[in-house]
Amino acid sequence: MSKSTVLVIDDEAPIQKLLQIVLESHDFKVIQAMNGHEGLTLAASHLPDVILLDLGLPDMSGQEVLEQLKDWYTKSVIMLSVQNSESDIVQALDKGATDYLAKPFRTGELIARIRSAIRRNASDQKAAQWTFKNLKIDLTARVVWKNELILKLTQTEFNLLVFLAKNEGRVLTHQQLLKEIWGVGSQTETQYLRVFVGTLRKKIEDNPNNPVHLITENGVGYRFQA
Amino acid sequence: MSKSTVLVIDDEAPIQKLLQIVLESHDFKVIQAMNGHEGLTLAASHLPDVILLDLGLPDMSGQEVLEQLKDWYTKSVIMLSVQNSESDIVQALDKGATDYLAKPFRTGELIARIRSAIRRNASDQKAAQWTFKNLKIDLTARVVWKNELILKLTQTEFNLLVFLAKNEGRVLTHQQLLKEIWGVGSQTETQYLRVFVGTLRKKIEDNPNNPVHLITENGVGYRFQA
DNA sequence: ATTCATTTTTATAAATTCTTTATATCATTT
DNA sequence: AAATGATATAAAGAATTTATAAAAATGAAT
Repeated sequence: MSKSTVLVIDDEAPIQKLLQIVLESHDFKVIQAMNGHEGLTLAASHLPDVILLDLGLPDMSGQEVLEQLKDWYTKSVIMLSVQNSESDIVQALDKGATDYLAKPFRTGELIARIRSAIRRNASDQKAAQWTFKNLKIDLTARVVWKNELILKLTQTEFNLLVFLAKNEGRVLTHQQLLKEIWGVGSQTETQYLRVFVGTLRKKIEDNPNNPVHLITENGVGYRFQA
Repeated sequence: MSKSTVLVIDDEAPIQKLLQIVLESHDFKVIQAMNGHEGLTLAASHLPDVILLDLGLPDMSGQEVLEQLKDWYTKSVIMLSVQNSESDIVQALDKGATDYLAKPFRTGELIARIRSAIRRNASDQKAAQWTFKNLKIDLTARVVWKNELILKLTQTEFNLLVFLAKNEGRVLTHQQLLKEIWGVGSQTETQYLRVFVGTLRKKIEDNPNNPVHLITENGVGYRFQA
């Protein structure tokens, strides 16, 4: 078995050094990011098995990083924080974090929790790819295939398609979609949706004028159909 | 969605009481065991969604219980312990525990970790749907099927059908229907009803001229029949 | 700074749904 | 069976919603 990869997103150099030593001594491959943006980039390019994410980062909060990750990153995220506030913990776990550990942590416990997180990845790995007729969506690779041909989708298009496909067969209201893809501040911008549903249809449908996957539910929202 | 079940295996009565109150107030169903053997028996008979397992039990250690569980129990086990010893944590996690929480714990954090654990359990959400002969109404998906075929209903048609189906077998007066679907301001617009009952019949009935589901109650209103 | 890809706005055409009107049909009572 | 009131159906018009194209703004990469 090859080494598992751990991405550490933390701006404190001493912590980074400590984690590097500890993790490498337990036979993990370590990648390091000093801020949120770098972390997101490295997560996408290296697809680590686990991400250790500090709550307090210089450019954006750990909670924001977590939010952006959860759309496509299907593996485990363990939050780290000097703060041990209950609301932070609850928020992080509800956003989909795998675990939450307060600093200073005991390295043995951290290693055990990382191992546990990785074990859990393995069990639901097959859910990372969906096939609907002539469409195939690979969540981790962030790639969509149509008839063995790779589709070029923008970030927003991909996020929208994934959220719809995740809820296959169910009508999602404009509000739900807008909240999920553009955030709570844009829940009235229905026109965004129309534009992006339009571009998506052009790419995934055989006949965009007569869609079979991306169905309009007039007055309510949209539905993805296999 | 039905309640999630939590099995608490702990020999301390005050803890049991506290957990029962907290969990039930968060809409969980609680089962209690005071020792390891009882816990294993109840786990097998009730198949709870989450097990809260104390490390120190009178008849056998929590680690032993965990070992016996992991052979067949596929859902989440969260360890609880007054001991916060690193070796215990490492051992429990390596044996397959989902999480480990030291006593005294904060109830909000516990609830969040339970929710997280349940989310991780295989997605077992089944939709709220009604079946009437060849008609199937899925409320959460907002979709209506007739003989394995999805019906295209407008918002008003869907609302009307759901309200009628919800009161299956009962006569609803024109007033009741108008008030529910069009609001209090339109309680005299009986013609709306006639038009929409007509379009609904065309879609859901095999023979719209001889309806079997949407029955007219002359002079009173309409009734939905399975 | 410039370019390029993407997202957000704006404008307008097209489609759908709702309301209204008109007329036909049915059920009930006499 | 005729008369009356209630119900059904069709279709036109009004209002709303959706689709599409294209321009403007944004932001990342060179």
